[in-house]
Amino acid sequence: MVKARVKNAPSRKAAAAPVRERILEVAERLFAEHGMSGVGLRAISADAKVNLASIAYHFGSKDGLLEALFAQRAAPIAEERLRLLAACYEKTKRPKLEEILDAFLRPALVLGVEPRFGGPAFVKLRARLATEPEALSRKILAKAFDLSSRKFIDAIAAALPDLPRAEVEWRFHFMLGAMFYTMADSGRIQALTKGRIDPGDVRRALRHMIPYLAAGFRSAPVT
Amino acid sequence: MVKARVKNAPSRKAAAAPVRERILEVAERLFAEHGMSGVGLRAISADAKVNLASIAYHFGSKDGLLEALFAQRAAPIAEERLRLLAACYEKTKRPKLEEILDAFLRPALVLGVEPRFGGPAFVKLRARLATEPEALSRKILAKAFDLSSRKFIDAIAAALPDLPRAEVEWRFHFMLGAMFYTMADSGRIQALTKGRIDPGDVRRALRHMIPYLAAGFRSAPVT
DNA sequence: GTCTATACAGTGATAGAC
DNA sequence: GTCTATCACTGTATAGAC
Repeated sequence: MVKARVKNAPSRKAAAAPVRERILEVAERLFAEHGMSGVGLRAISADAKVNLASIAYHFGSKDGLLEALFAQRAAPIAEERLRLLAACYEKTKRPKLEEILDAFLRPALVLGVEPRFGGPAFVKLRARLATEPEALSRKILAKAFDLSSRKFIDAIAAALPDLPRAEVEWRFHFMLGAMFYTMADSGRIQALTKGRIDPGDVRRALRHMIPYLAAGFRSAPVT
Repeated sequence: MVKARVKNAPSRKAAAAPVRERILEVAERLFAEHGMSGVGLRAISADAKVNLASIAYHFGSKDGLLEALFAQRAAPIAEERLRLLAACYEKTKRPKLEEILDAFLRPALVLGVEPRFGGPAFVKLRARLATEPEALSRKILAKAFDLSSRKFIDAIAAALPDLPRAEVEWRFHFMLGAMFYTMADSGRIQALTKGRIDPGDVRRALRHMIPYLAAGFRSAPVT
């Protein structure tokens, strides 16, 4: 109450990274660690060494912060998917189902954990959002991934010309489930196997996942 | 401020259902509709027409309320699973893989939506919890389902004697993903197919799911 | 034991001074 | 752009009525 004229100590700019970037960085880490509603804006502002109100200033709201986080991370993943899919078609006119599945899953699982794609924090965060019922989550995900998902459904259908479209779609849905549950790393299968199976090992998970899914996709359609 | 001596109107007991039951009922519905942190205790107390503090009195905390909700609903599902599994082995010594998968999935999906098992609200709530990182959620789920899940892994392994144990476990994990994602009814595949595919139609989902999963389980193990 | 009223520390959000 | 101060609201705790 008395210091009045002192304000903040540093005469030059204190931190190298801009405020906005620092907030995004900290928020991504804390959200993934403790969940969207397990961490408060005050914790973020303290950790990022910014004022509480500056979060609202830069992102409008807590939801807005989440949205901005996603907008930044999701697009490169969707683009990488399409890039890999295009690469499949460059090699051969009718790529194998396994190659298509790999192009879809690898950016989400394996590349997802690389720092430039957001790291493990973002992978988990995305999985969490995928099962959330909030309209906001759905809109964010739809905006980021609808286009690429549609292209992959088409590609899978083209690779399996005898499978009815509806069956392709059902199986794509089941694949999303396996992918998100692996990304969520819920700890369930670790508990059931004394830690022998670890979905957090994304490369191994992908290696087991693709043949399993491919066999499912190739099975006879339900009559 | 003036009515003082009037209090609540009814001379007899106003509601037939006890307070505890009414809280559980309302909480289950609201939690599933808006998520654990999308609904406040005041909304629950108002909807259930009970005093705010009576929730804490009966359940200790909001988390305690969730735990009580689960304790009530999860046990019958796990029991039904084991009952159906036992029925498989009564018919024949080596039941088909499809029958085992049906015994595991049907109580969660199809029976789950019946009122006596909690209805669609609980199905969604359970799926939400399955991808939550909170230690509490994990403990609750583990307590309710670990035993039955282990028995099913054993049963599947017995039905596929040539498949390495680790491979069975990976595939069980992927199955859980498909199951939970169907239960969560995230709206993703509806958006991608203009509503043609609807995971909320649990009977149809199960019909498509079992042959797909069975084919995956039967495919050659990853070397 | 069961229920109520009320208070409290924490949340996300915001208005307005600098 | 950044800050302080404050708002309405959250889950929780408790003192006491019946």
